[in-house]
This record gives sequence, C-alpha cells and structure tokens, in this order.
Amino acid sequence: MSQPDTRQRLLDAAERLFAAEGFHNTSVRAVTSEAQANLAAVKYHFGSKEALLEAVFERRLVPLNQLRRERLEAVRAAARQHGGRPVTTDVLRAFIEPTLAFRDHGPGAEAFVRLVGRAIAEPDDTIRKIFMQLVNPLFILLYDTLGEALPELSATERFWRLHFAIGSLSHAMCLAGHFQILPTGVTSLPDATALTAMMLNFLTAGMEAPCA
Amino acid sequence: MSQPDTRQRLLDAAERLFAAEGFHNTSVRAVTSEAQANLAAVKYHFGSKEALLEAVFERRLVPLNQLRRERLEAVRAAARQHGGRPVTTDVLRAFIEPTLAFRDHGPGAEAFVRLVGRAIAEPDDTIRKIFMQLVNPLFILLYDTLGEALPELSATERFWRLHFAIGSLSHAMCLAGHFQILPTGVTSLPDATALTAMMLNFLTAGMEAPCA
DNA sequence: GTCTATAGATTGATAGAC
DNA sequence: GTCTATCAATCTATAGAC
Repeated sequence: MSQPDTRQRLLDAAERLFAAEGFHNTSVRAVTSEAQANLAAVKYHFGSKEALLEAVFERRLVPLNQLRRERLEAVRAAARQHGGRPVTTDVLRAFIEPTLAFRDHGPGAEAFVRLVGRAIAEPDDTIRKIFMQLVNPLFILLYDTLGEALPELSATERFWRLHFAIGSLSHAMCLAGHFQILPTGVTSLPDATALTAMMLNFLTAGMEAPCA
Repeated sequence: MSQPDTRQRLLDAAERLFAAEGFHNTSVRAVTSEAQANLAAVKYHFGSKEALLEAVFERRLVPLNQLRRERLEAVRAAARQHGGRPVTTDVLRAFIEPTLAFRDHGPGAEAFVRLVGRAIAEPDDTIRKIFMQLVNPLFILLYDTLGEALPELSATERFWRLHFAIGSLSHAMCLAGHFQILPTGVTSLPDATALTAMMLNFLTAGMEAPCA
C-alpha cells in the first residue's frame, strides 16, 4: 500500500504534536504513529527529528514570509509615491493580518500558528536558531519600516516597542482557540478578522504613544 | 560532608537549567550534577522531577504574588477613598513594576523571570497547570481592577487587551539580558526601571485606546 | 540525609531485507 | 520507499546500604 504522501502526513502529524506537546516532549515514535508511517520514515524523508522540525517550519513559513514581505514593501512603496511616511497602523497591519489570518489556511495551520507563537519563547538554543533564521530578516524589515513611520522615535524605544508588539502577537497566537476559562461577559472567541482589528487598535496606540 | 542546604542548591540549579534549556530538555542528572548533589537527592527532597519544578515556581512566586496583590489592592483602595476610579497606568504599574524589578532579587532571580516568561507559552499541559494554578487568581484580580479603571470597555475588549499586555510582559521577561544582536543605534539594555517605564507608556496607551 | 547500584522504560538512530 | 529488528544511550524512579 504505497501511500502517496508519507512526507506530508509526517509534516502534518509533527506540526500538530510539536504544537500541542512541545518538541522535546514529542517522540519520533509518536509522530510516525499519528502519521500511520513507519518509525524509520522520519530518518528516510528528513534525516533526523530536528530536520523534521525545520521542515515543519519551512513548509508554511516561507510562503507566509513572502506574503508579509510583499505587504510591507507595498506600504513602503505607497508612502514613497505620495511623498509621505507610511502610516503606523498600515505597517502593523501588513505584518499582523496575514499572520493571524493564517490559521484559516487549512486544518493544520491553526496548530502551526500556535507552534510559531511558542517558538518565539523557546528556551532551547538549537530550536530557536532554526526558527529565528527563518523570521529574523522579516523582523528587521518590520523594524526598518516602523522607523519610517515613526522617525521621531529613538532606536531604543522603537526596538522595545516592536518587541512589546511581537509579544502581544505571539501570545495571541498561542492562545488562539485554546481557552480553559472565559470570564463572564466574554461570550465567544473572535475570528481572525476581529482579533486583528482589536490587536491593531491596541498596538497602534502603543506604538504612537508620546515618549515619557 | 553534610551540605547545609542541598535543597536550596537543587532549586537554584533547576531554576537556571529549566530557564536556559527547558524543562523536558533538562535531566534530573543535569540538575543534581550542577547542584553537586547526588542523583537520588531530587527524589528525597521533592519526590519527582515535576514536584521539583513546582517547588521552583513556588519559592519565588508566592512572595511575588503577595507583593503584586498588595499593590493592586492599594490602587483599588486609594481610588475608593477619593471616590473615583483607579488610573489605568497605576493598575498596570502595580502588576508590572514588581514583576520586572524581580530580576534584581539576587542572582537566580533573573533566570526565574525568564522561566516564568516561558511558562506562559508552555505547550505541555501538566507544566502549564502547575504554573497557572499559581498565577491565575492574580490575573483575575488584575482583570477585575482594570475593569474598574476602564468601565466603558466591553468585557471582550478588556479580556483581549489584558492578554496583549501579558504577551508584551512575558516576551520582555524572556528577552531580559538575553540578546543575540542589537540593531545599530540601540546602545545598551535598559535596566528594570527604564524597561518598566517604556512598557507602561506603551501598554497604557493601548489599554486606553478608543474602541474601533 | 547521602550514597551506590540498578531496574525498567523510552529514546533517536540505523543497518539491512524486501 | 517501506519495513523489521535492534543498538546504544539516556531517562526517571527507587531499593537498600551506610
């Protein structure tokens, strides 16, 4: 029974399990078992458990990063064309909207969003390097574009405000659809559009706050 | 050589290693080795590896939580006394200032701050339960107090804005003194006071932003 | 309280048949 | 490409001497 796409099934299973249980807490056996593949399949298709993680990140992060890059560049280009600065909220939206909307890209994408949210806080250096190498260029582009939108902000302020924003985003990504208790009055979980709107509202005000 | 405080040394070593490498990526052997204690010491003093983690959290979180609770209650009491509402930035400061200042409470405290920042994004349910059970009551108090400061905010908005703020805080806690590259112009890492000021500035503006 | 020794299970990796 | 079988290392937990 030559399965057409063992590789895909391994990626799907790894994505789900790494997000739900953590990388070090997930065994290769658990992944191959969930993927209904043989234990040796990970070695054959990827080479090692770490290389599997890298492939999990790459599969979704490469297209997502390209989209975010295009949108950031579009905001820059539009600003240059009318001879002004980019608007802060447009810069943030260019980055955040595709990120949060990503969980609607198929069933595994939601797990991936959570996986990424957690990778940012990952203690293990090896794992964080695999991840950071994929997202760092985009963070730098975002940092630079924010500098064009907010030139009066010092580099230090801009740097930390960007990290505050990344923290909010990654925390929301971890939480997505993953709640234990909601306080009374909080009726339902917002969809990606509503969450994006709330977040942009919040972060734009923080970014544009006057310095102390 | 009857060491006076093997228990303390185990807590210190575990705190450092769990923060630096992650819980599942740290073996009991690594902890006892760093603490210069015997492998069986963890079993004797704590019972299990998980119970050790719980003790690591408790040792610092119980006094820190008491401090944060007192400060939040003081802000509430002061507002009631002059018959007005609490001021948003005071509420946030009551929670954030002791949290960020905590890394100056001795040498291991910095590792602990990072450990807590990461526990919030922890995938493993068992670990997160150990942690959440210690901090959830405080989150609820913060949520309620923010409601007194910002009564015009819907429960849903307040809930998510609080999570945005917690995300910023936990991300900054992970990063504390832990940087790979700084962009040009960002000269030095801020101390706890300066970081607190920047964060309060950012989060207060976000919290008080008008709704869309 | 500290130690040695080890049980008992699980891990990632891989050789080699098919 | 898929499978079985297994290696070598590691893990947590624990019994029992001192």
